Amino acid sequence: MNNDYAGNRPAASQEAAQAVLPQRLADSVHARVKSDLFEFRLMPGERFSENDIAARLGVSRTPVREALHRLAQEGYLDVANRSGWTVRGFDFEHFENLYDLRVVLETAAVKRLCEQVPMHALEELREAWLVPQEARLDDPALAGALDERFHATLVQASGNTEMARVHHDVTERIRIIRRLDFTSPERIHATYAEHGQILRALLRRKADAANLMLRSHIETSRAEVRKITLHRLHSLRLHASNRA
Amino acid sequence: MNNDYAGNRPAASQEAAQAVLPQRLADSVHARVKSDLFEFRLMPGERFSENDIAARLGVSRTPVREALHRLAQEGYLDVANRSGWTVRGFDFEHFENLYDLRVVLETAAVKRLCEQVPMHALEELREAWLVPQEARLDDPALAGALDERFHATLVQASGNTEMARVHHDVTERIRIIRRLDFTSPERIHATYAEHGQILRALLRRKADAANLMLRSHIETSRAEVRKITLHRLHSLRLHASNRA
DNA sequence: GGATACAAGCTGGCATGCAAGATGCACGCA
DNA sequence: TGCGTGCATCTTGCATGCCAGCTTGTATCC
Repeated sequence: MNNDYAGNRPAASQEAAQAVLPQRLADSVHARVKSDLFEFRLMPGERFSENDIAARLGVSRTPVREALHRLAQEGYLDVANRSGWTVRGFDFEHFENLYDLRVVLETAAVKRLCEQVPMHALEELREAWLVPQEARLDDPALAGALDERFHATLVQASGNTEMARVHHDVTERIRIIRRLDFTSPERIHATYAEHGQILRALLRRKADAANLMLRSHIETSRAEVRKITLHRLHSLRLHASNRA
Repeated sequence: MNNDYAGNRPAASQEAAQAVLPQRLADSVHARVKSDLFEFRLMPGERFSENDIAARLGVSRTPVREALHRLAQEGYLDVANRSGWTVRGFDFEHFENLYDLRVVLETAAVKRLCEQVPMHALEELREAWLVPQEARLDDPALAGALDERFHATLVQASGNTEMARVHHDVTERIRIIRRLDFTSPERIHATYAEHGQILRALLRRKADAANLMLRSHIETSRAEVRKITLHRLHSLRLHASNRA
């Protein structure tokens, strides 16, 4: 069996993007299956076997097994003893909890950030978010990525690498549903406005004010996501049925 | 090759304790190697190969590989492409960050807990910690486990399962160093006193007061651990050299 | 004596073979 | 028709064989 990476389709997930030539097949499989999950080519509740994936990707079961076990540990899949793999279903309470965790992590980060003497890495945010109307991104995918970057930078700048790591994991976990929040232009517009406000408060070291807005900002996202999810998810499922 | 689980040594790690008859060899290997790490039979910086572990545990490389990769993902090991595995060294800043993350998670949990109408699961804590002097545990291992349970219960009671999961991971990660804090009777005594104070404030819904004490309590632990670590670690290393 | 080139032995990544157990379907019986 | 049972098939877990590449020890050369 040959592993034709030349014919690898353009990676959809942001993480997979840099894996142009992955050293390990398992990593490549991990990225591709994850992308399948995110693009609803593998749908919640769907069952499949290691051989399915191995045959489809043209590799043996070994790297597939490693990738699937990793995805299971990350919360995307379930494995039943000798009866195949299952795509874990959406649990909206689960996502709500993750959004709440985001609030906790990010507000804590802001608090620390405002106590630091030099506030690192905020210049980058200022350049991205405090820009005139015409310089703003309008592509949903790009805006979504920039939004992720805004929040991740807040936590990273606070200096606690463990908090940043956990925040990264949370971001990764909710991306599948979060991006649905970035399809309408007015939501992107609102994001620019809210990020701008938060950033201005931050630059003036008004931690409490920044956190009030940050909390409200994230909770708006959470509510928005919950509102559009069921409807949007359904249409996405219909759309994604052109799976090989 | 036979897998002689009958001759399994008594599991040291708390997690391994319930794995009396693990269905999966990989789980068993995971638990045993983790216990080796915690007991310093595998020491920071030490290098080893999959064959070493496989031969020592009497299994093939396959479950060993799975277990090691999991331990690597959990942050205990590093793998170099074709040159073996390495026990990740102690990074005290890393542990400090984890303690800070604990503060963030637990104080957030207390805040929520105090806003809840019925405060779940505090009865259990009251029974364990608000007890007369003579009913207190004095065995370091038991006291350590009870301490872990106190803090975990706080977060679980707040109702956010994701926060509880992250907190559990953090607890797991710092246990190797945290338990060094529970060897002296006065530290156990102090823990009882501080937990009692926190709990009493909690039962009166004084979130700010409880959090002030909780923060100080955790930060004391962190400082204490840092103080005794280098010395204690050294003696433990010497002690643990009776490895097979 | 020191540096370098080389070769042999390990090491992890992957493919594959095998076995035990779960699933599901067909068939037989009530 | 409904239900239980047995067998064929499929599934994962584990063992093993092979391979490319890294490490290391050694011999050779300057």
